[in-house]
Amino acid sequence: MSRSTPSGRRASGSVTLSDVAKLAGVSPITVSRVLNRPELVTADTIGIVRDAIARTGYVPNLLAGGLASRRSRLVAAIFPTIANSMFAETMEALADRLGEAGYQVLLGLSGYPAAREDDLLEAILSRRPDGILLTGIIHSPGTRQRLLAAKVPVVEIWDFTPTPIDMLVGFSHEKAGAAVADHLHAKGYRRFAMIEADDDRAALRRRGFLSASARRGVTGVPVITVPAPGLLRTGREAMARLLERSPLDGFQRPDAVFCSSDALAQGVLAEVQSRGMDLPGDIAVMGFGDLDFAAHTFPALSTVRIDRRAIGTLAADALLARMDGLSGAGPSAGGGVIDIGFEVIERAST
Amino acid sequence: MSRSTPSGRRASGSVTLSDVAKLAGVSPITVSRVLNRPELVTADTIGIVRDAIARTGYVPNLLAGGLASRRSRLVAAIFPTIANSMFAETMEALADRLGEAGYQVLLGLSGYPAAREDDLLEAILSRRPDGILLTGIIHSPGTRQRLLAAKVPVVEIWDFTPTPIDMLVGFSHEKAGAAVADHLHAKGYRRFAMIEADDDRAALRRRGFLSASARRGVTGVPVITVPAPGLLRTGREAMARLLERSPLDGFQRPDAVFCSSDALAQGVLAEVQSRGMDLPGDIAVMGFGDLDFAAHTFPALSTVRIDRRAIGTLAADALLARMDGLSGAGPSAGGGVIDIGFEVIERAST
DNA sequence: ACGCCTCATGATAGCGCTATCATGATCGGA
DNA sequence: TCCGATCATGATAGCGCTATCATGAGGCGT
Repeated sequence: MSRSTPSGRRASGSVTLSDVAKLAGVSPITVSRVLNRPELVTADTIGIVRDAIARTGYVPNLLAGGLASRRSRLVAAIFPTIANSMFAETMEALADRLGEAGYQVLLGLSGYPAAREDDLLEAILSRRPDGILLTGIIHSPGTRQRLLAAKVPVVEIWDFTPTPIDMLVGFSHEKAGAAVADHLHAKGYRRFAMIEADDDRAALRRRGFLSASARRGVTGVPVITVPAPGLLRTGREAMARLLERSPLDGFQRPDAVFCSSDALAQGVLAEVQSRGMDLPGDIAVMGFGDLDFAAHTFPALSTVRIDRRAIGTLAADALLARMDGLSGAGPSAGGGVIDIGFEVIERAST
Repeated sequence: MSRSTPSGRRASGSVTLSDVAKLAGVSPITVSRVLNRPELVTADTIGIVRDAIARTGYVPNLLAGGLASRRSRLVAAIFPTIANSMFAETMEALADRLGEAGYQVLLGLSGYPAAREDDLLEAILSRRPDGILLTGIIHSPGTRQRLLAAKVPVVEIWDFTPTPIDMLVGFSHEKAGAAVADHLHAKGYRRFAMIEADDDRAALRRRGFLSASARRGVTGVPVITVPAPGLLRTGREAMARLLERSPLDGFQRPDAVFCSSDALAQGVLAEVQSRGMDLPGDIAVMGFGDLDFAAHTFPALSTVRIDRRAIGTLAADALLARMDGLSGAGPSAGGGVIDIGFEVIERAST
């Protein structure tokens, strides 16, 4: 029964839309409509076609569909890493929301130094995604250019800039850092220190933290920078260094440490406890992110809450609005900027 | 200069391979070869074509390429979640290795009850991935069937079965559970308890743990099950329940608790410390996974080390061997099974 | 009963790329 | 010097689907 291969290319062997059409006794385009725009087809025909689809085990080919329709139903998401739950949850929320809407997510990991940013973007653009999500702000002007040229809806997340490429869902890291300084000051602490991971957003938080500290009269704040992403281990090591260093410098020991992530703060907790020091009596600790564990460490960790899932969900919504609104020039086109804010959470560690 | 649209479909406006060919003064197929099989083209021609590509800003269209070549250069990876670093690292290792080889990763999140497994798979198959990675064992026979029918290389990971769909990279969770029981017994503990997340693999570890315990004469082991994925919070709550329950039951308080993940164990640590109990003097704790923090908690956490990145890398290699070996019937076809094993790590908490 | 509109379905023509086979140029050995 | 082998490049024909326009059947007001 095998049909002879007509010419060059060998037959794929897999069921195609035409096979379904033949079995159902309709034209291929009708099958296509049943799958994509069923409202254009009568209920009877839909039944017949669905039946044929089930019988043949047909699985649509989105490569072909995407090529013909110029819509890939793919959204690319670029994160520096997902190995810390900071971004993982945003990614999950994004994937959930987009999944409901029939889109899938292509994951791009840029790594922290963002070295491969440009190559990665090229690889991604070659899939013709209908939308792109970027974590943080793109720096290479070439990359920015490419993105603009591709005319794809873009959301930048987790950061804030008045001049996004297109759309943005984020919050001000500088303000968050400043709010932490204000909080610590209000609680009566006067000798701050900071442990931060070496990434751009942490640097912004540092900047906000330091200038607000200075405004409150707290200066000479020691800062220890560790490689990104910040981990419990590196936080603990940094804290050990801090505690050992201070007396030698003639500094007094800090009475409050702001960590650029909850993971780092957890390390600080461990180091302080291992030395038998009292927390927050001897030293207060503040994290950032309000990861799920923050409320339940011992002692519970004061931190800054970011609604990480909301970032993903809102970013998905922003993209969907543009993608479903037909081509690029949809109604809500032209860069919405959403500030989701943050919230300082006071717990036992301060 | 705008060419008039020849017939129905409007021109895309974006640069195509033909445009590049025209500018370079060669045929389209030559441009294609420069990009995909440069060894077939002379250096001169490559130079000319590369130049034209740069000048036009051409970005290949992989939808079209994939359709024509029947290779999407896409690998789909299905995980229950990536919001705990257990899988996130495996995913990163996978993406890294595949990225080097020119493949990209489509992320599918099945959620823990694996409810949407079937829908998700359908959506994924419609992209015609060149390979599929599945976390855990597929249960629905329909899904298994579909997968077989698609004739795509498949790797299952993080689990172990003598009858994988195709290839497998994992380890025996039962043996790991048993090894923990042996370790605790060897250290002199005699009253075990277990806190486990409600997922299949944790259940296997429990089974191994309980039967090895019984072999050692430790019976009546209380088990508390919490929703997956296990978190610090749920671990802490479970431990609180355990400590409060034991006396009422007439049980003695356990002297060692095995947690099905490090995150749960961290919660146990917090709960034990918050009660001022001594660890491991009053109670020993054992985790699972050896996440980056395990070695640096206070006290450091005994656990079972799984080389999570190796799982990703080896899975990628397994897929690559099949995918690059042309079609399905490559040399290494027919299901390799790799057991990456595990290692019991003894630290201060036991 | 007629023309006009709406609606369901179909025919046609690509989307942008690559597999396959064909062609002409170059080369070396006898 | 001639012939077949080798190499670089090209012409052709789709991959499987959908946008677009066309068509015919039915509905309805007058």
